[in-house]
Amino acid sequence: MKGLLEIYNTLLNAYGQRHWWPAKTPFEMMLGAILTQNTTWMNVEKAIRNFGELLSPEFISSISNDELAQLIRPSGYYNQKAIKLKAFTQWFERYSYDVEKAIQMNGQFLRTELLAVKGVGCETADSILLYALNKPFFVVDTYTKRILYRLGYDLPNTYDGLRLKIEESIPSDIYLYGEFHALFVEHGKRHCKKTPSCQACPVDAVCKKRIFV
DNA sequence: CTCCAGTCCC
DNA sequence: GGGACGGGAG
Repeated sequence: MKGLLEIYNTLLNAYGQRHWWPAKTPFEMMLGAILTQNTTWMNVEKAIRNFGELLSPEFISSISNDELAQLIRPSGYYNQKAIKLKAFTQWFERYSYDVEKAIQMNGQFLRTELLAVKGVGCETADSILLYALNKPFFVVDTYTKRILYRLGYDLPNTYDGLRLKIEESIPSDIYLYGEFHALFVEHGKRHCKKTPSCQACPVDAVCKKRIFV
């Protein structure tokens, strides 16, 4: 995908550094990745706030699904997500709830493990790998696909197809991956929405789907 | 009333 | 691939 790095620099210049992912601890980051599925981050923050000082894998594993569901209610899909958080925490127990232990493992191996967890799909797995486990997997989400499509890139039809195509187009670097994904999200929220608002769009000069007003 | 940092099950 | 899951903000 030629010109991807130029897109990155243009978005970076427009929006500035994102410093993603916003979370106090790696465990909070990983829970947030599940809670934010098809949900606004604002509602995830409400859910995380409900834990107060109790946000820990030990606490998650100790309470019932119903109690957990009520705590995360603001994030939506709370019954489903309660099951997901439980399943994810069980996975984390393999590493004694210690992120450093997980980080020692091979990235592809961790990805396979995460994808086997109920509730963790490709995007959530890659978010966790990139932002909590420091593994260079590019996170592809709805914004990524929408933005690249509108910019005129020919997109593979599978998640991993697009992820690999992006990964081979830019340097393999966790800082770059993290900021680039964050910039896609910011651009998607500000301009490249489902119904686009192209006024003052920072990449309108190179966009094939620009809507003139 | 629409839309949101998706994923699972059929 | 189509439907279900879901509260909260603009």
